[in-house]
Amino acid sequence: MNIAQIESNLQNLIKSFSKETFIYDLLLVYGLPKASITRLQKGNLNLSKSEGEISWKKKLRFQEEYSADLHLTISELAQSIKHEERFVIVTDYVLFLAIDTKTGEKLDIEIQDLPKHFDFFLPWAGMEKAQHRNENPADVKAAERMAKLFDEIKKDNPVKSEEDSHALNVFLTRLLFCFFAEDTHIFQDGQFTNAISSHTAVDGNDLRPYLESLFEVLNTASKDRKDLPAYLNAFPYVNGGLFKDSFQAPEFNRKSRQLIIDAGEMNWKDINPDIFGSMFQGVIDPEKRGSLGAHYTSVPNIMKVIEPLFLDEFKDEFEKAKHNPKKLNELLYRLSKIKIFDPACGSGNFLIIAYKELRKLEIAIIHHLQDLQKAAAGFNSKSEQLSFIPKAQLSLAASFQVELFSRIQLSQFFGIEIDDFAHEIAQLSLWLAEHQMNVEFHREFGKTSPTLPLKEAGKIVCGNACRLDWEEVCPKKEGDEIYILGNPPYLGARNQSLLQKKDLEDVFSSASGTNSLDYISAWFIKAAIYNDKNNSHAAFVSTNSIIQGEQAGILWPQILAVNNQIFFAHTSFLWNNSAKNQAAVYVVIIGIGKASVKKKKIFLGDNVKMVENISPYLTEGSNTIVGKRSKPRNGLPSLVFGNQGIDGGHLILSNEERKSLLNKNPELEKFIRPLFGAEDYMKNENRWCIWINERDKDEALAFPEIQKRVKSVENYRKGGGQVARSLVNLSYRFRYIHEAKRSTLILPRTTTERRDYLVVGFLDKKNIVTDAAQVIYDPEPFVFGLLSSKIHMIWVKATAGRLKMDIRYSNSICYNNFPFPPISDQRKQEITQCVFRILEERERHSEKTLAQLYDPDKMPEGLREAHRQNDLAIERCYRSRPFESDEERLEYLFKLYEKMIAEEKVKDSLFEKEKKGRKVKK
DNA sequence: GATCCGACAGGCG
DNA sequence: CGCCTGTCGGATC
Repeated sequence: MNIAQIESNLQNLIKSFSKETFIYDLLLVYGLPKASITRLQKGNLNLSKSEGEISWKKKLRFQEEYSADLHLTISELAQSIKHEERFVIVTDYVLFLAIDTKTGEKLDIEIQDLPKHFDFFLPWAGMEKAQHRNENPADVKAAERMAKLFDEIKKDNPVKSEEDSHALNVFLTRLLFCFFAEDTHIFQDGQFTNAISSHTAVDGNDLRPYLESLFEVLNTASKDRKDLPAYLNAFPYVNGGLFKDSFQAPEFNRKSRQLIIDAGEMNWKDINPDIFGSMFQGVIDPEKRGSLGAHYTSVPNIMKVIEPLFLDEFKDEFEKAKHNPKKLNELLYRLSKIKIFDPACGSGNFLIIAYKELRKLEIAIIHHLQDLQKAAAGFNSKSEQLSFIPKAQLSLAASFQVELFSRIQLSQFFGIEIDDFAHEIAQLSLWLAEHQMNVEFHREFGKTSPTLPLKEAGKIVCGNACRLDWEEVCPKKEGDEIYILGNPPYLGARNQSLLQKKDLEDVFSSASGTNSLDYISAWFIKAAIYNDKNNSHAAFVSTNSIIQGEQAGILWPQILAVNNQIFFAHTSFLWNNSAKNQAAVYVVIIGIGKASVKKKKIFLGDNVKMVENISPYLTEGSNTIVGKRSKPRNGLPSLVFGNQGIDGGHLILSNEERKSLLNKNPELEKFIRPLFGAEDYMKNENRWCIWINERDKDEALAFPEIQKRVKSVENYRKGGGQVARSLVNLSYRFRYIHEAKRSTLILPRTTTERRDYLVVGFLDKKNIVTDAAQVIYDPEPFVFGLLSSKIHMIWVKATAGRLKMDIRYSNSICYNNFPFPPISDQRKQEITQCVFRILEERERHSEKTLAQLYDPDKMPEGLREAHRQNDLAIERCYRSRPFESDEERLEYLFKLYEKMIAEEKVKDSLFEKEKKGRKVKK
């Protein structure tokens, strides 16, 4: 059910309704389940006992009212809500009153006007109002209308080549412009749609040539027009390149012609150029249609980029210059020298918002200058407010002539976009935004530059941002102030296409490790290099993967190496826009620019922290990054990966499966082992796996049950990726087959960061651990104490990669790099005692799962105390004076880490020298 | 809808 | 051969 459908269904309902079924039909319009509505109608679901009243839990409270005042009735009903009814409705089928109990909004209309207010009840259809406040229903409706039109046009005009597709994109863009123009006084009201409906045949046959000649007219200055019929000549000259090249318009039929007229009759004035482009983009690309606009950036998020990048600074300057007309004029000049560049501009949201914000600021400045002048002339009513300004400045103000035009040109806006249609739309949206701002300027000052003919456009290039030379797209000229921004595509290393891999290779000139980077890294590097050359600044929205785990260590040294610093950052927050299937991803916003001594800003939710330096982990502190390391330090035992199955689940048994297998063949006991992933361990769940050693292979395969399962694994692997296929002949076993000799230490790999401690434990040697956990085989007990210490958790939280926001424990980053000094046997003994105590405390609550025991809100005091003792023992290994805070612990760890790295470097270079020396002697 | 953990692919070291 | 990550995926309160 989409919005356009709801609206038209509602129109149908209102055209002819019966009082008996009206309310049920209304619910149906919003797509509520038919079965439930039938039950409601029969009375089964109706919670109300009173006659004529309906109450449906969480949905609706309804009453017909013919005698009393409807307003009185509805406010009584709304005040006595019992079943969380979302909407209260009272009607006499002439008047129609409704209250949204969640938002408090009210509707007070005549019932036939209901279709105009269809959006009031959208929460029934799962669309909250807060959502479509960002996402204007008019945009959604327009997008859905255009989708219909597009589908219909494509039926008659198959797209065979890129040229075809481009021509169609251009055509749609022009169409959009005309719709918009006729509703916003660029054309006469309804001029475009009326012309089509009165001058073309109903069957759509002559619409193509008609539109072609119309577009030509729009591209012809009036002096060059000859012998045109009046209705064509009435169209103004548009120019600006929008109608410049002639492309063939598509063919139409009766239906598609009608769809154009329908779309034209919508009110396009309410369309939001900020985001409607993203919606159309989704419409045009059928693959994206399911997730309409899922990846577009919401306006609040765009502001999070724009404000710290440049807008806040400009606003500050304005504030500071308020008494100084000379400085204000300089600021206006500065606005004319600013360049905004979005190297992944999509349909242009960032550019448009930036453009509008700058225009708004300019209006405010001009306004203020005017006020100053009026005050100087002594006839301004606001002069009292301006009385603090020295006379000399006022008379200076009087001497400046504030010219009433905008200094900000679309040609200051640059973009790169790989998608042809999006790039056309970006171009168009900028014009529309310009027109909107011109209207606003006119409202403020009674004067503005005319929108038509369109002047220079934004410089939007269609191409691959990784391959293009950014300095060619957005060249820096003397005095330019350049800001790069945007929300480039994120794509994990495993999901990139070959071409995208090549893009990264090209950008990083095959520096090591770049194959593990997210696609967005290319934008960061290119921006950093551009910044270094042009003294510009850049800020992007990005997946948080690039500031965590291994990627942090690969990417950031290269950015720092070209003299860039992070000058502001928003730490991870959940990606949020109102699209239906929005991406579940945590994002950060990072601003980089040439190194400076200015204070940097870290935004944590609504709080801002001013700091000296922002680390690549987006924390306050030095730029030290913990890279990967293949061996643990200081003689700690190796921590390894658990056993990956790649078995499609066929080697894994539930309790029941195991039982039934053993009932048939008790001999199979020897091939069945308990299996632990993180969840099994944390939540005390039992799973089992079929575990066959190579030497027992034939014996095991003699059992048909086993054979069947192995066959299933084989089939599964045949259909899998490279690794899976390489294991087809080993289908009786897991990818890895590690076992302990005596005991296993298990450490869940993916785990919530809410807990104060990592939960580790010992397992008997017969147990098998999956790759959902990490393992140390046959460890000394003190390692348990180390891993489950608070200080280790602090280190892990700082350095680990993440799954969304949850910790992803890694051995090469978290474990092998953990700074822990060599310790004496006596210390080991102490720690071991603490470990036993922790285990005892767990044992006391054996009825509870570990997940329950380690819930930070419910952790039993005994267990907590045991951990506290363990923490003390561990921390004594570092120094005798106790740590005072977690910040101190982390700082200490990083210092120690830096020291260790430095020492290793010295050792390495000595080793190298020695090697060389020996060679020379030879 | 918040919370928390799973499994596989695959390139790199 | 081991390992890290995912504009991830999904189950469960």
